[in-house]
Amino acid sequence: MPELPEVETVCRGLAARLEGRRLVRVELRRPDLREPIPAGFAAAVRGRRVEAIRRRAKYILIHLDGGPVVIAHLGMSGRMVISDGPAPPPGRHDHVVFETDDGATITFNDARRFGLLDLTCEAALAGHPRLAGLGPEPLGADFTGAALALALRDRRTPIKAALLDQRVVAGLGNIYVSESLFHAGIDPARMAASVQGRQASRLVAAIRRVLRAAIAAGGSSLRDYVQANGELGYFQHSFAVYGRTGQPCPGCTCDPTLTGGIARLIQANRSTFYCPHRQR
DNA sequence: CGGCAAACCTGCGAGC
DNA sequence: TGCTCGCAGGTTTGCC
Repeated sequence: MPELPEVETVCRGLAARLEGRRLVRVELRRPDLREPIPAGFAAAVRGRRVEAIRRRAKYILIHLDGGPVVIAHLGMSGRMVISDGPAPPPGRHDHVVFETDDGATITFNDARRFGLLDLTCEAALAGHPRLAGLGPEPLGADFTGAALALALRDRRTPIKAALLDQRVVAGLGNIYVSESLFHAGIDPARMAASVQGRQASRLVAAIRRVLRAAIAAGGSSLRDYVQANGELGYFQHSFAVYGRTGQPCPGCTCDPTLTGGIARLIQANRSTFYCPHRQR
């Protein structure tokens, strides 16, 4: 799925086109996503003006005038795509279609249906069960080395798994965890609690650097992800380790045919990519 | 309580 | 060509 940089890119694209516009039509074509779209969703949204579109972790928050807030999650394969001009004929896996007062069509498409659309209101947003337990935003001021070290201190799980836990830090996924650990020089199998002090600070710096670069590139397009304008991201060309099993490590000068290059291991049922030589 | 595997659902590429 | 298998960016559940 879209991880933080992809969701951020989608949010920016949606905000640029939709803020200030009114949603004049909402069509639920297939409401049984990961969770059923709540009853009354369309009625609550229809006719409202979009005041702001923000991101929290991997959630897209669409603030509407008068208080309703749409919470959208793209799961593994979700897209939110804008098209201008005449509404395109609905395609396979187009589950929800919005239309604005100035003729934009916004389509929520999700082949695997791991995504979700939920509805809350301004007053209940912070306490919403999907958002309440989330850790700090990795690009926020409160995500410091000291804060991460504290969050990891009691974790007896590999650092890879800890960083995927949205309560520790919100918005990382499988790609950017591998990339960040590489740039920080930390072995993904290391016990989370052992990442302290200077290493926690290095890890924070690496996470922020990787995420910023990925956002600047419009995210990573592997299979399903596209920006709100339909364009692809291109950060996948900058991966140091993700999906690069056997290829040379960008930081090592030794011959990959001798060292084996980038290695892959399975942790908590998910692939991790790393350089056994540089990550300790 | 904590950690891990499996489940949710569909598509795609590789290999036979 | 066509089948089966393994794999995929996330999150939640349930079991040990």
